[in-house]
Amino acid sequence: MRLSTRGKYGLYAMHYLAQHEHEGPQSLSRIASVGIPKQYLEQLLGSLRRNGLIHSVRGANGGYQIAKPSEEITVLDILDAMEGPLALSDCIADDRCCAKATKCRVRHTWERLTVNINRELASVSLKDML
Amino acid sequence: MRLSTRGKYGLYAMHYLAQHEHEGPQSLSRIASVGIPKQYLEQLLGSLRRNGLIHSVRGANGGYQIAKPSEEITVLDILDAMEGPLALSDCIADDRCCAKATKCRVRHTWERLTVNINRELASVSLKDML
DNA sequence: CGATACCATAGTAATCTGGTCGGGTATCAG
DNA sequence: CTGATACCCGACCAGATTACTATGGTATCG
Ligand code: SF4
Ligand code: SF4
Repeated sequence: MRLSTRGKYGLYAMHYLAQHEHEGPQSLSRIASVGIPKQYLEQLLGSLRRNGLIHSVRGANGGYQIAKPSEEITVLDILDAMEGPLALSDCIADDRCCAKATKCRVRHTWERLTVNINRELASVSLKDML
Repeated sequence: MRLSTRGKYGLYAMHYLAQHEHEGPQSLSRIASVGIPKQYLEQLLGSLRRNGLIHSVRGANGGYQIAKPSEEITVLDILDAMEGPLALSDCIADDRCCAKATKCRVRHTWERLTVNINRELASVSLKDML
């Protein structure tokens, strides 16, 4: 089970933005300098913005900054924004996907693991990483 | 972040085999009857066998059985066999993948999360699911 | 105005997923 | 011995996803 580059790049970018939290907007080019293809990163920053994790300033001297203080942004927030929520089985979100949903022991396992893994991811904030 | 059908089917199959632990070898067809395409499942059972989680009996009346008692097989074992080990970043397994590996804070985060998520997955055994 | 820098959509090559197909080989019942 | 059963194995394939690239916009500053 691997993490895609979206998740990794997303976290690297957020880490960079957290490091420069009080230095005004950081341009795409600056963020990309940690080793991410510029135009690809541009898409990813779009996802982060639409999920309310960063906000952007257009025009000359524009760029991106984190939308909340770094202690309020967790790895879970970032991964959910970049890769969609953790879904071990479809029946977690939607009861109707499987006939035996109510009495299924496997489902109970997926449910428990999903909750615990999410809690783990939410236990690390950007601030913790600095 | 989603789990592929390999992981899901693998766990369903192992769950079935654990339920019939002392009833002799269970044929592919029987296992597949929980709702998995037969020929696809055959591949998956091959992976499980090569990873030592099940063993097989050939010939008429043959089939598959779990290779260890159900309390010694965890969800982690199964998912690792089916999807490869959890790898949030390549630098966890291989120090040399990145120049700044030794002093990187992000890496420390991936490392901690990997350990904790694996522990979570290892905390549920097949027996727990019955 | 014009340079800077974000925004949005579309295209694309390579890889991965979720299978199917065909031809083996081992074992047992009769 | 022979045939039926049932695992073994590699190749193939369509469709989705990934990781980008390309192009043309739009907002803002000086
Ligand atoms: S079999 Fe169980 S875990 Fe799988 S989809 Fe149905 S309810 Fe969910
Ligand atoms: S930047 Fe850090 S986390 Fe990423 S590959 Fe390098 S050492 Fe690992």
